Amino acid sequence: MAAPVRVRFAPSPTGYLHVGGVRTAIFNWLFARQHGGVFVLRIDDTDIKRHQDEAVQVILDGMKWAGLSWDEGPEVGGAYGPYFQSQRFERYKEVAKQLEASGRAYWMKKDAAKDLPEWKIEKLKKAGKWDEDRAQAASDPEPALYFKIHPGEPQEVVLQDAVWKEYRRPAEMLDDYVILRADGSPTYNFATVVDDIDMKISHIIRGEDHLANTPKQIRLFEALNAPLPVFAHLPMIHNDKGQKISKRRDPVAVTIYRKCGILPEALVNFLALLGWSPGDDREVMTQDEMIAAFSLDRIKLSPAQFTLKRQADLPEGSDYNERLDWLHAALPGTKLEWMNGEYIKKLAPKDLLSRAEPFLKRHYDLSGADPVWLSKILALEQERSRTLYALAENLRLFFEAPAAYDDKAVKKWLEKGDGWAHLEAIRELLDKHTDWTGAALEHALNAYAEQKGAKFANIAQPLRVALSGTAVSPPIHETLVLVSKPEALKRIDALLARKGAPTP
RNA sequence: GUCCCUAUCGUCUAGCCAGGUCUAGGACACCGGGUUUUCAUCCCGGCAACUGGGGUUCGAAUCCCCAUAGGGACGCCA
Repeated sequence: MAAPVRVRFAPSPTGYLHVGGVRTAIFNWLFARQHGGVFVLRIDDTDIKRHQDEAVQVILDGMKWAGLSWDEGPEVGGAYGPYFQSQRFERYKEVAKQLEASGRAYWMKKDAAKDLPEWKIEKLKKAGKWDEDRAQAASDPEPALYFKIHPGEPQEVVLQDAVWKEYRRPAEMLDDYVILRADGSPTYNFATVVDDIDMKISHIIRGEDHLANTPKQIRLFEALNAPLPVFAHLPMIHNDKGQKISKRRDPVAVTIYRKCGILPEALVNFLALLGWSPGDDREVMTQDEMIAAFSLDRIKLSPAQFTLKRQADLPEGSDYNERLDWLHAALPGTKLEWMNGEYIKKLAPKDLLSRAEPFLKRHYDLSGADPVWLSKILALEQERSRTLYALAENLRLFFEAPAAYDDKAVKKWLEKGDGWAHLEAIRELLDKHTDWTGAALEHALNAYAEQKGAKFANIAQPLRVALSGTAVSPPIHETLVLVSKPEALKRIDALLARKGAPTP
């Protein structure tokens, strides 16, 4: 019988949750759920950061928001904790000692002659990573603990990756590497392996950027007499320029997508389809459908592009708000936005209200708002909005009188033809109208149009301009009802006051 | 520089492993049309790809080789 499925997602607390990381988490989560396995969340914080608690919280919040529940990890605990690497240092030292005792690890000072090659230094400098830390480390006189990668005759490592199939690494390319620094802190490659063994991880599903390190890690599994997990390396995610998405040049923090009004289930669905497909034509899928359809051997190897409609490059050193604006501009017309719209359309009324409320609050004063009225205006925009942000924005006319009028709309619907005359007549009609319901208003306006022999558009459009300032609004009767009679009359008067005024 | 990988519409992808059913399917985007009081929804239609070159084969998107292009890795980063 096969070992129980235990998978993990091990982000480091960098201050944000990366969308690429979320996709990795999704694949692990889907795999765990499909096999009735355990999904472990582990925090890779070997590098102690300043606001660590906050940074960890960002990750937990992001995971919860995305609906990726973990079975073991921070907040929930588990039998294989602690789940913070910073709390496992003693364990790493213990394992290091074992390796030392068995002759598989040795202390050595960095050999100046074995220092980094030219091309590497140049590359680091180019990437802006040739910082003082690095220079310091290179000249560190203290010895570090090295893992002896070849116990005997050097041999190549052959691994069977669930996605990549056979992956080989020749012996001469496997060099001894540092597992413990002079100060006793573990390196990533070491801590990860120790944890994966201790936590009985059965399948390691992670980004392709870890593939080349895998052979080195495998030697460590062997040296520790641990069973080898199944490896599965996922293709990278690229931006529209074919570059690996990165914090520097792309909006990668999930909070930005959340702030833009993307629904978590839409983001998860979209991300799941980057590098994986169910093999049929399904695209908008429920989580249960994805869990049922998921399979490691349907993951492809070539990088997937996370397409946004880039208007311009992100400004150098841009802050959160600039990134938010950038994303707002880059989202329309993308598949993510479309998919989000599909999810918005499916939302039950009360869910729509709870999801949209934070956005409405950010845009308007909701203190006196009637929840029934809110639900009604939301229903009007539900199929007209592809993000919650746009939804809130599209509802502006229900909260505020037009601050300005669209010139084109005024010219087309008021100044050409009988627009002004109709609007004046309708004002009187509405003023006398007492039954302020959609059906009654529809009846009255239709009767007016018929009597004047006018097309309904010539009646509705001037009204729209008065109510919203533009030629666009939800159906006019419902809009009138929900704007309220006194407010509607006020806005009509405001527009009528501009009759004859020169338009700029 | 060294090692490894990848390559289907603008994009996400199906098809490839087990060659014929592929005049290459779906979706987004875009364009056009219909429904509609505007917008949106909905419906219909269109545009659009096997990177190039060699093989193997009766037959290649599918297998092999080369070229080209892209990517990943090669740290006391994670």
